[in-house]
Amino acid sequence: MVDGFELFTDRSVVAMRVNGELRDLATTVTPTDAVEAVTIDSTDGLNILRHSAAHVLAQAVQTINPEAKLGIGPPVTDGFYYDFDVAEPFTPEDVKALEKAMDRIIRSGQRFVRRVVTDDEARAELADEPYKLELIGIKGAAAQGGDNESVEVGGAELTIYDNVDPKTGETVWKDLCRGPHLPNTRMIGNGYSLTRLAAAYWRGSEKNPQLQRIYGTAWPSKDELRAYQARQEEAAKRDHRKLGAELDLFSFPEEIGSGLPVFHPRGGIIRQEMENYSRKRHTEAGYDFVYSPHITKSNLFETSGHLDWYADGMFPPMHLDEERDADGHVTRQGVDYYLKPMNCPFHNLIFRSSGRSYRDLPMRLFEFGSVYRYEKSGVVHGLTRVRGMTQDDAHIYTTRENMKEELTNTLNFVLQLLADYGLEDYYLELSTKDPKKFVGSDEAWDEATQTLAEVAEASGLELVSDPGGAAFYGPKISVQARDAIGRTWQMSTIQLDFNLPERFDLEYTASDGTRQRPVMIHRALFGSIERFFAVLTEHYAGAFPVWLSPVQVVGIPVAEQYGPYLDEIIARLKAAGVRAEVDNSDDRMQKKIRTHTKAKVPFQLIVGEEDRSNRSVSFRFRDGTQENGVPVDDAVSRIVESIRSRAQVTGQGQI
RNA sequence: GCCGCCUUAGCUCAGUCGGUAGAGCGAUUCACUCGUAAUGAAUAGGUCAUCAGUUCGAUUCUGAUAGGCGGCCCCA
Repeated sequence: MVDGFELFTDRSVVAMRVNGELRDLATTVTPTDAVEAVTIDSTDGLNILRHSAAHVLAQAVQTINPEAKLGIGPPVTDGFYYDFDVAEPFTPEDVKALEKAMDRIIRSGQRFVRRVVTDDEARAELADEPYKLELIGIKGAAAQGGDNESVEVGGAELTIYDNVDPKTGETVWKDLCRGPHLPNTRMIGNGYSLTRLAAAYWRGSEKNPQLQRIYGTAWPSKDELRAYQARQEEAAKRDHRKLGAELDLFSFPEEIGSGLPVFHPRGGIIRQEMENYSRKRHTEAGYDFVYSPHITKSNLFETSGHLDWYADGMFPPMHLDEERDADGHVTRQGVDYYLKPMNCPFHNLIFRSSGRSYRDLPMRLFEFGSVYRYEKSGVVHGLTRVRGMTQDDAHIYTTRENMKEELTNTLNFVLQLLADYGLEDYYLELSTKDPKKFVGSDEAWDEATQTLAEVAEASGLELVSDPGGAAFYGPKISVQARDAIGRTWQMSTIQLDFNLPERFDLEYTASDGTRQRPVMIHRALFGSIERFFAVLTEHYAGAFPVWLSPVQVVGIPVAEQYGPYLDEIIARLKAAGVRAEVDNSDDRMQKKIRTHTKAKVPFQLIVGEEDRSNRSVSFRFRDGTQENGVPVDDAVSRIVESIRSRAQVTGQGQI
């Protein structure tokens, strides 16, 4: 019988896996157990470090405010949090005091000591911790799920971790916890930092009380903490909201309203290029283009069911055409008009506008449809969460027999197009049936889900399952992209729908003359153009591929006298459809280079006496590299080709 | 919607312990014409987010509203 301290003398080992289960190093093992070291820099090790840091934070909070009640405190990506019920929310000053208190705890080298307790013992010890008592009550359920509560009570047995002062042997603090933990607090060292304050609903429901959450980050060393902080700063620089202002792409005038963007000329070019390419590809893929109005009478959304399920997400109605007499009695019934939150009901009416035959199917109706959603004020966020947006929305009506083929083609089409826009950092999510909330037959669901899964797997992309996450009318595949600071946003979706065709009584005549119900596929590729724009901006950090760049070429004369020669070259580029201009301002050449480098223009063409006399130009690229003395014809054709091929060009040698 | 924080020139930010404000960048004008990331000078530009309250006096203190930021809930 030995314990982990004897097995692993390397100080980077913070825990171990015994027969696959994570354990404290203090656990004793037998020779027949399979034991592996868990080092502090592994995924498990970092989680343990961060979880232990969360405990130290909680101890610090209760040291300063013994009245604070504990919520939960799990590790999360890059850090941890702990929730507290306190009378007054924490302030930034509190955070400083807490970090000091944490430093003291860390330096004192308290040991984390695991102790198994019965439910009754735990209840007695934690009588003053109402939230912990609640967790004890649900531990069976929590053990099943992978949610954050399982960090506290997820194990087979209930355990309390005592924080023991190494000098006195006294237990100075304790918390209900599954563990494992670091051997002692000293290992947290100085690689941690408290990062932000927030409120969070207890157990994630807005029906529950709101607790105060403190977020922190923790790393094995100060250097790694600094590296993390530097990464965060770098990420903040590519935030689309910042770049949108710096590059003059879009803004959110307060006069218009929250979540309602305007695109400026430069942003307009990017958007127009995105849309134009999308149109071209959709035309090639057999889509028909349709248009529908932004408002409609309420009965359309009664038919679709939106007013039953989605009224909260819609702007309130405009009540029109009501007339009253002098006494205030209604003499003419009014009508409610709504801004549309979705395009599908309109497309259904287009489908239904004439009798359809199986020969018409699949019918693919596409629209850049602007929709308006009354998003809660706290969730509006740059271009990624807005109240007015344009979807690249299409609805495909097809037969049950062709459903599989159509889904396959659609997903491949979506993935191909994402690649054309240069997007790589995303994963797929497959949302499957919620057994308590669905319509349609099990076979149809199974078939659709199976098809989506097969196509998704064939793509070779990371596939995350989202059990029970489907809409009630059908399973969904979505593309989740990450933004600059690691948040994920849903973009493309492909959704199967057996419900709306029913509600709208959509039919087609089959080859045998019977009337059949079509299947409907909802799909969007950008999701919303605004969100996709944001993700692209962050993906490229504002340095867009040439075809999307608002200004593709700027000519910079070394001195005024070379302006006319450059004007000539730029005129040729413009004639070839290139967005090019000459900087004939009074600035010095170096200043011009700086200006256009900051604007992230892909090609600067610099010309002085040498180039003029040789009929050449000199390229300067965004990364500062250069290629001098390029013959003009060559330069023009290379620039045109980089646009045609949708190339990303940041440095020399890429065109 | 909830919790906390924030809002000063086009942008980034100083500042006023209550007596109506400054810088850099940007813009405009003038001079300079220079081979790979900032030439110099001058000028213009602000109801200190909005509306109330307290006060002799509010950009500053209080409250409400709007907008923003970070989370939570939500994202059909």
